Amino acid sequence: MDETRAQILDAAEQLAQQRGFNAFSYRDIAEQIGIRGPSIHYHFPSKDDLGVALVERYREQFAQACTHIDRKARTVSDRLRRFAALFRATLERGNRMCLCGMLAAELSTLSEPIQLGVQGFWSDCERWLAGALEDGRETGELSFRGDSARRAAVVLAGLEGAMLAARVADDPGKFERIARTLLDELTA
Amino acid sequence: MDETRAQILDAAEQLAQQRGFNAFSYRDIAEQIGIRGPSIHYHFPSKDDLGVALVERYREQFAQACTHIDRKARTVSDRLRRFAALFRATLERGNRMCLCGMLAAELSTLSEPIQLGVQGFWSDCERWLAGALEDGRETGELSFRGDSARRAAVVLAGLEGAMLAARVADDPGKFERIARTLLDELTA
DNA sequence: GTCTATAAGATGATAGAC
DNA sequence: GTCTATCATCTTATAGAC
Repeated sequence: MDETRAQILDAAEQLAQQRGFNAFSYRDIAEQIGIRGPSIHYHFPSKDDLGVALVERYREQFAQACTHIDRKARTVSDRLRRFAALFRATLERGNRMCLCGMLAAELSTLSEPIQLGVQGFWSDCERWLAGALEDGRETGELSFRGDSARRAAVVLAGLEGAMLAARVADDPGKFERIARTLLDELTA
Repeated sequence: MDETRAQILDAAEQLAQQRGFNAFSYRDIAEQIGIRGPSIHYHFPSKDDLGVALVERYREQFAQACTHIDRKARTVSDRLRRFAALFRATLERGNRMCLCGMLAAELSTLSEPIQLGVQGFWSDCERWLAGALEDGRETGELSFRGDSARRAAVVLAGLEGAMLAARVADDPGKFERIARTLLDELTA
């Protein structure tokens, strides 16, 4: 539909993931896509509107990616590896943080609608992970202590933390090593 | 010695942990301690100077806390639990994020001296954790796969990610459950 | 839809009085 | 050491021309 709108969201997403939502301006977005700052207000009246749309789209795209994994992956281990690969791909595309990991850090400075979206993303991920873990345990492919919801929270926190760690170390391989260790733990 | 300087650092630390380094101003600090904004420039000429001092002090205090743990804790499990408790205490003091976890998210917007300090904090923590894990494996108290440095990175990423998760869920208990699960894994 | 012009406020920072 | 006054700049946002 609206090409400019998509360009704005793409640029804003990149900036938010690399710098944080509080560390970029309408002007930064405008310069990236070759228009003038105030033109963006036509598409997103306030920065808050932009933030809400950003999180909404990110959540939808991530949910689609998870659905795609469910269709394609043959084993539970494969599902989990592909899930981790989504985060790794984000990291390798310009050293970006997970958008909702970044916004989690900035949470207290964000409007309530944005906060709710961020919470939604985290619970979406935990629900999907818990489902995969539950499946794996039922088929005997996975083995872990505690309930799957609790373990899902551990895996997600580990992946988000691993993205921070990889950025600090300036080493994408660090993410991979942490993610791999986290997942290997489940096939003991 | 300099009481005002310490007050400034205390206020700045709180603000940086709650909102992020890019989301507070000299004025915010000044209002908290009852002086005027520009007065802060006498103690910290630039915000960058403040950031460097902030990370430096945080690193030192954390290192001291780790040394204290080494003196007091009787078992390796106890050492690890107390280490995790440092993060939990931060979280429970006004829902603060680990300063260097927050700065890890904002990393690309920070000056090189600050970035180096953040990297230093993460490697300090990993080194301390790796030492504890190595000790635990030698005495047979712990059991885990892979080398201790790699496992230390997993634990630290898990704890930092757990802080983000707990803030998003608005539930400090979430940090505790994730941390506990991470550490229980080591005593299989 | 995008532009220019502009407002209103915040920000990091400096100068100079006390 | 802290103050007031002030600066240049940036930021979100609006109004109105094209």
